[in-house]
Amino acid sequence: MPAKQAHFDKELFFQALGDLTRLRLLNLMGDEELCVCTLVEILAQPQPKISRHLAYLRRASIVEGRREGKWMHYRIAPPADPGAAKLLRKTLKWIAEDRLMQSDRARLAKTACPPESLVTLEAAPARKVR
Amino acid sequence: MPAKQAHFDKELFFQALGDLTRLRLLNLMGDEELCVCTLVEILAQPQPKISRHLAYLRRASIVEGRREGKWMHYRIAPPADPGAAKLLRKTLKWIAEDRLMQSDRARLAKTACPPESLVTLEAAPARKVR
DNA sequence: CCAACATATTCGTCAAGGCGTATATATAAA
DNA sequence: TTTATATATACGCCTTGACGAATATGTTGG
Repeated sequence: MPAKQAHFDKELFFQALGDLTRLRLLNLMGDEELCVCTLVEILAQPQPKISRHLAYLRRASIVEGRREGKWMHYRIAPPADPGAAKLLRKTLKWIAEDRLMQSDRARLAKTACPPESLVTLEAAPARKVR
Repeated sequence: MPAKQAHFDKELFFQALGDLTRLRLLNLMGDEELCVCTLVEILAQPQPKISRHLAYLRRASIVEGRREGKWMHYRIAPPADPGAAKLLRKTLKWIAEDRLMQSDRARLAKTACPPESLVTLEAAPARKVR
């Protein structure tokens, strides 16, 4: 029989989703890797607060970070457990219907990426085009 | 335009799922309405603890109770929000893969329902046959 | 090395919530 | 009405976690 697979902590998983700020962060990171400074700007919340929630999501293995110079980029990390991965995808689709989530995304689309990417290229962290 | 639909509290929803005891209760109630005394017996945990978790799930509108004489029967209440209802179904399917959840179900199948339903009919609350 | 910037962590405070224990409430039976 | 049974709630204790504020860490450029 296959090796006993590592137990996936479902409590931790759902607890991680049980906070509005974290849901907003996940919603923003749904499509693309994002820099902390971008998340701080879009959500208009104190940087330590954002970093703390990102740390929480990291502990729950829902996001992963990547350092690029001074900047940290975070992206969603599909859980090893297939059921959890599927549920996370469904969750992201679900919350994307929310008014607040949509306005967050709209603000993200307007900020930094399309128009000013050239202007602020040396000063701001790059964002991949979709 | 349609009336602004009542805001579904996603934080509360996920927080309700962020506890192992509550997940076990939902797993057991997945198919059938169950009596509190059955849940207490299957999970082998103090009755006040079970009642408190059921109250939490009730506050989160995930279960609903029905009194029948001395006994309270609880069942899963599909959330009004369609996305939440779908996600809850997926969650139940997911957790059903878990070892612990399966053994809970196995114990439920062996207890009360099939063999002793006649013997304990006057003393124990009835359970619908699937 | 030092200054500036981006991010992470720590600290103190507070509220939410989990637990065991005890008790209250509700219903039925005697 | 008293008693027993089923369930719910209250209480005290403790842990987790959310927050703002301050500070620490890491990286780059001068």
